Amino acid sequence: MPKQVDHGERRSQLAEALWRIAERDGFAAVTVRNIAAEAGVSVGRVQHYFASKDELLLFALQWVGEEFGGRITAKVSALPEPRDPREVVRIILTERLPLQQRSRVYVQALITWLGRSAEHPELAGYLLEGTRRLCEYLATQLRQAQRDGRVRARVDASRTAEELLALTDGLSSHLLQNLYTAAEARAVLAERLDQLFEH
Amino acid sequence: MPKQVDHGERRSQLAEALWRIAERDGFAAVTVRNIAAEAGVSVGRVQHYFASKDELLLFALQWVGEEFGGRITAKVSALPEPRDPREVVRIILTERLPLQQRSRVYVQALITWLGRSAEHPELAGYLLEGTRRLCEYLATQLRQAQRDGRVRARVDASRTAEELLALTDGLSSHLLQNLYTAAEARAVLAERLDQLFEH
DNA sequence: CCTTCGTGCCGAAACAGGTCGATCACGGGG
DNA sequence: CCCCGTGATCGACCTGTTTCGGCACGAAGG
Repeated sequence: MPKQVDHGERRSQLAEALWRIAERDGFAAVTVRNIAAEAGVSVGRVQHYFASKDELLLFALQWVGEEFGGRITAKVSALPEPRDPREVVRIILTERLPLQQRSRVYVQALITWLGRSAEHPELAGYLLEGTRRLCEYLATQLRQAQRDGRVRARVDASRTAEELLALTDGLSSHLLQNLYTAAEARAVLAERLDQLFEH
Repeated sequence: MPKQVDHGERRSQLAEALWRIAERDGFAAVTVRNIAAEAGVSVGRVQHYFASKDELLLFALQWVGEEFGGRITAKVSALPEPRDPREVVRIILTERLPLQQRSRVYVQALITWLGRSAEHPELAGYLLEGTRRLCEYLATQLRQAQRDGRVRARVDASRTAEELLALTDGLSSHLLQNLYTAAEARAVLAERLDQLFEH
């Protein structure tokens, strides 16, 4: 057997380099050559592990996506039992907003990707999957709240879950545009949740 | 005086060519070369009228943006007096959704631009301006509805306007991802408006 | 008529980024 | 000792954008 290396490890190193560049120098500086330089390896090596730049981008996206996803589940798990559905929903939605530099860059990358994914629909599947799952989870939380009498029974939980998710995604893009501040975004979200959980 | 041509006309021709390509061949095919070929002119001519590709892109965006904006005001104006605020809001929000091929391409371009505009903040100003104005207009409609007793008085009109706008933008991005169909998007919006205008 | 000059326009070449192919190094089996 | 597959590198190539020098043309001025 010839020399073997940990492919996952190597790929992660490149993803890290990518995010360092994106955060420090902006997205325009994210080129294969720069990534290779930042990671201290040759361009050829990058291609050895990722057939194309898109593949690297997608991997990097999933890679930090898991980090952010993990943070959400951690915060939710940290809630005292029995968990307040409203608090669960609030945490999930708030955590998705780009309120710090790091998540700003991440969301910006997501949006850039989204712009391109319309043309390679097969590559967008990963995002779709995650959003759908989250949507269902939110819906179950809302139904729980309805059973508890915290949310009106005639509200359609599935539709409202979709609505809340769309709302946060819209808020995210508005935040990226600096249309308003983090505090205002939180306030908008709070206003909506107040109205939903008014009972 | 040497030969004079209508700059606006020439620029519009290039913008039209750009959208034809985007709609027919996808966004990846939108290159300066292709635009020049589609318009039947030389690459040099394109550069004569637009210093850079970004400038052309921004112009094309504003150009169709006005078209869409015009359609909205036309539809709103066509409403019988006195205009029902709920109907006004519904039209504005629905019209912003990418429900046909043409608006899909437009919204996709907007999103792509948004991804890049974070790095040239000065260029994003155009979008910002429009969103802010729309937001204020929605807020006045909501306040009108509140005076009419159609919307609860304790609802914060400004925040809700921001919320509705964010909601449609989120729905737009979800529609681009084919997360759900046009009918579902309409239903989500309807559900939200039902809740808002429940009185 | 002819010069002048500014506008509109062009094409070659420079430059940058992504991708491909040939190639080398190396280490474990036959 | 040779073979072969994996890891890795480099240079070339292609496509796309931008820069630059210059040409054409037509109106003003002599």
